[in-house]
Amino acid sequence: MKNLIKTTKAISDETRIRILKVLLERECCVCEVMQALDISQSRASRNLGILENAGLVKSRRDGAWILYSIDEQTKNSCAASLIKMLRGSLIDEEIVMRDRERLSRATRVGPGLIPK
Amino acid sequence: MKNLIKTTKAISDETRIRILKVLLERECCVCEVMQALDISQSRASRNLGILENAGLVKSRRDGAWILYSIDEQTKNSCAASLIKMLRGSLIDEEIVMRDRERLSRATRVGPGLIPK
DNA sequence: AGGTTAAATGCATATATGCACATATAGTCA
DNA sequence: TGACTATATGTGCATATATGCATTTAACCT
Repeated sequence: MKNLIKTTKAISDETRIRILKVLLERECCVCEVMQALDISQSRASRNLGILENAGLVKSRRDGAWILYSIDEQTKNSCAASLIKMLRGSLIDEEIVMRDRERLSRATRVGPGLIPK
Repeated sequence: MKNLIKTTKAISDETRIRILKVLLERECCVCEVMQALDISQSRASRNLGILENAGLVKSRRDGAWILYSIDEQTKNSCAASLIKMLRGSLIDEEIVMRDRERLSRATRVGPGLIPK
């Protein structure tokens, strides 16, 4: 029960859905997520943490960066089901398209050095 | 997007999950739901409303009562998917079992006349 | 080892959510 | 039609959530 609540709660937020849609495109570091969604560093980090805690997302270190990605092998069956659902959804949603566009131009530099 | 958020938000609450599990047993009026979960009338009504608004549940009138049930034909594909997921879940969860037990003893009388 | 930097987190604030209590509504049935 | 009653809803309150700002943490890399 708790797990189900945690997972559905994690996904019932626009910022986090946008993050998931971005991660469905490709693995990202925090600073790429902030660029893609055009949000603050703490907001990106915190929401990634919530998604990870819910078993929707996993992370690994790569040099100076921590890369987040959809957890395809999650033990959380609810999470797996929701990810599957998200895969085909919101393709032509305005905001999601813009995020995808910005993601394509995002570079892997830290929060202090994001180019305009 | 809004729809997805509304639906997942609706399900990410213990009271509402318990209600859905009860409705998966059988169609119920509000007063049966309150008896099954042992909660107040306004709490039962409001949460049923949220579930209905999210497309997870539908209602019909039967005499003095309004009967709520799982909306099996919902247009909301997210809702359908979540219902399907719930069907096999939480079977042996303590609180869910107690709700089911109380449901079996619930009678269709109004809030003012619930027997002890 | 120490400076540098990506990511995490403490704190304060604004908003949203869930609930109980009381009351309103609306539909039934005599 | 009118009294009755099942359900819905307004209000207030306590708690939870999301965010920005500032700072801390932790790990890389020279």
